[in-house]
Amino acid sequence: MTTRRERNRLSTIEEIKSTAWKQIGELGAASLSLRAIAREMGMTAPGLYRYYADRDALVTALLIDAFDSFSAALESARDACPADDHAGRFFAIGRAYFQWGAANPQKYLFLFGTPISGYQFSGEVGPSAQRSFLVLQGVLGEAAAAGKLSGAVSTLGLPTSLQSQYEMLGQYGMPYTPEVTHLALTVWAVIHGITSLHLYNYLAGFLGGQMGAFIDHELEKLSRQLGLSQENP
Amino acid sequence: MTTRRERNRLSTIEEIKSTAWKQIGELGAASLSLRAIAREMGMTAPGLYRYYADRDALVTALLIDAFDSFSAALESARDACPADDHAGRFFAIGRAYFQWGAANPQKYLFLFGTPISGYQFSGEVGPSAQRSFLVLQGVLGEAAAAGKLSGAVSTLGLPTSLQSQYEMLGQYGMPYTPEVTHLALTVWAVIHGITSLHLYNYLAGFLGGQMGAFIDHELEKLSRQLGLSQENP
DNA sequence: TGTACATCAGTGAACGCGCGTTCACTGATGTAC
DNA sequence: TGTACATCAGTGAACGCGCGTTCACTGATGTAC
Repeated sequence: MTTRRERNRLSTIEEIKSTAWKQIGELGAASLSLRAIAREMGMTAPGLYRYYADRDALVTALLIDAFDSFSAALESARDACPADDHAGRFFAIGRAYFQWGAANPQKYLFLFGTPISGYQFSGEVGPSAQRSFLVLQGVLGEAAAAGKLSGAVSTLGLPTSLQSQYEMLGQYGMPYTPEVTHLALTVWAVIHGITSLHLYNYLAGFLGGQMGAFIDHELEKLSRQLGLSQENP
Repeated sequence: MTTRRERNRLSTIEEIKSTAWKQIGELGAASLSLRAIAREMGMTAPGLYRYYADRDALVTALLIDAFDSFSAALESARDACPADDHAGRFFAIGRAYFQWGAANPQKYLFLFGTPISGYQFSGEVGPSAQRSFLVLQGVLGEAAAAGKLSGAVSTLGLPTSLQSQYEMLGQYGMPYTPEVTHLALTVWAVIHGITSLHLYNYLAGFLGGQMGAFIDHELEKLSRQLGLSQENP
C-alpha cells in the first residue's frame, strides 16, 4: 500500500535526478550543484538533504542510473538481432555504444570521463558498471562457444603473463575464457577510443560529417578480424 | 641584451607554470586556480595579472606547453629508432604515447579529458595539438612511401564517403594519402582508448599489474595488421 | 468518527569557504639627460 | 656621475559570486486510540 507521502517522495526523487541530468547535459558533470538543482526545482537547497545524505550520495545514484540505462541501450540493440547472428549482434552493440555516447555526450563523460572533483567513488556503482562491459563480453563469448572466433583466437598468441592473469580472473568468477576476455577488452578500447575522441571533438577536423561512416567501417573491420564476418564479402 | 627585469619576468613565468603543473598533478585540471597558484608562490593573486590577462590565457599557455612536451616525447622515442625501421618506430611511438600518459595522468587528461569548465578553447593551441598527431601519421606515411603498408591499404576498402572526405583534406594541405590518414586515425583511437581506460582505472580490475604486457601485445597486433611486422614471426 | 500525537517535507538564516577580477597604491628597477 | 622621470612588479582591500552543509523552525501528512 503506497501512501500519498510515499508517492510524492518517489516523484520528488525522480525530479531531483532529472533536473540533475538536465544540468549535467547543459553544463557538464563538473558543475553539478545541489543549490542549482534546488533552485531549478523551486525549492531550497537544504530540502534536498531529506533525499540524499550529501552530494556524493546523489552522484552515486546518478552513476548507477546512467550505467544501467547505458547497459539497457546496449542490451536492447543486441536483442534486436537473432541470437545466432553473432556478427549482427556485435555490430549492433558497437553502434549502440557509439550512438549512446554521441546522443548523451555529457552523460557518457560523466561515466567515462574525468571523475568529479572531490567525489569518492562508491562500491555500489561496480555492478552497474560491469553490466555494460558484460554485454560486449557476452556476445564474444557466445560467438566463441559457437566456434566463430576460432580464427582470432588461434592467432592471438597471448604472452604467458597476460594468459595467467586472465586465468586468475576465472577463479574469481569471470564467466569467460581468457581469450574472450582479452578480445572484449581490446574491442572496448577501440570503441571507447573512437567515442571519446569524437566527444572531445578531436575527430571533426578530419572526418567532417562522416563520423558515422568511420565508426561503421571500423566495426566491420573488427568484425572481420574477429572472424565474425566473411573476410571478403 | 636581457636586463635583470626581463630575466626575472621569464623566471616568474616559469614558476607560475610549474606551480600550475604541480597543482594540476595533485588535484586535477578542474581545480586549477589563480589564487592557489599565487598562494603557493608566496605572492598575492592580483600579481599574476601582470603575467596573464586572465585565467583562460594561463590555461591556453599550459595547453600549448603540454602538447609540445607530449609531442617531443613521441618524437624522441621515434628518433631512437633508425628511420627505415618502420615497425620499430611505430612501436616506440605507441609505447611512448601510453607511457607519457601513465606517467603524467593529470597532464594527459588536461589535454585529452573533459575540457576545463568555462574555458574558451583558443585557436593558438591548434598547431601544437596537431603536431602530436603528425608524429603518428608521419611514421605511417613513411612506411607507406616505402611500400610497407600495401597489405593494410589494399584490404582497407574505404567507403566512397570517407574516401572523398579524406581527399578533401588533401586539398587543404594534408600531406598524406587518404589511406594513411585513415589508418593513423584508427591507430590513434586504439592507443588513446587503452590509455584513457587505463587512466580512469577501468582496466586495473581485469589486468592487475599486466598493463604493460597488454599494451605491448596490442601494439604488436596493430603492427602486424598494418603489415609493418611479419605475419608469423 | 474525532482527537492527540508522531513523522516527515521543506524553509530561512547562517557559517565558512574559495573563487576571478578591479582598483588605487607603494616601492623597486631601469632610462634619458 | 648624478638627478628626474617613466616603467613595471607586486600589495591589500574590496566586490560579488556560488558552493555544501548545519540548525532550529513551521506546517502538512499520516497513525493510534
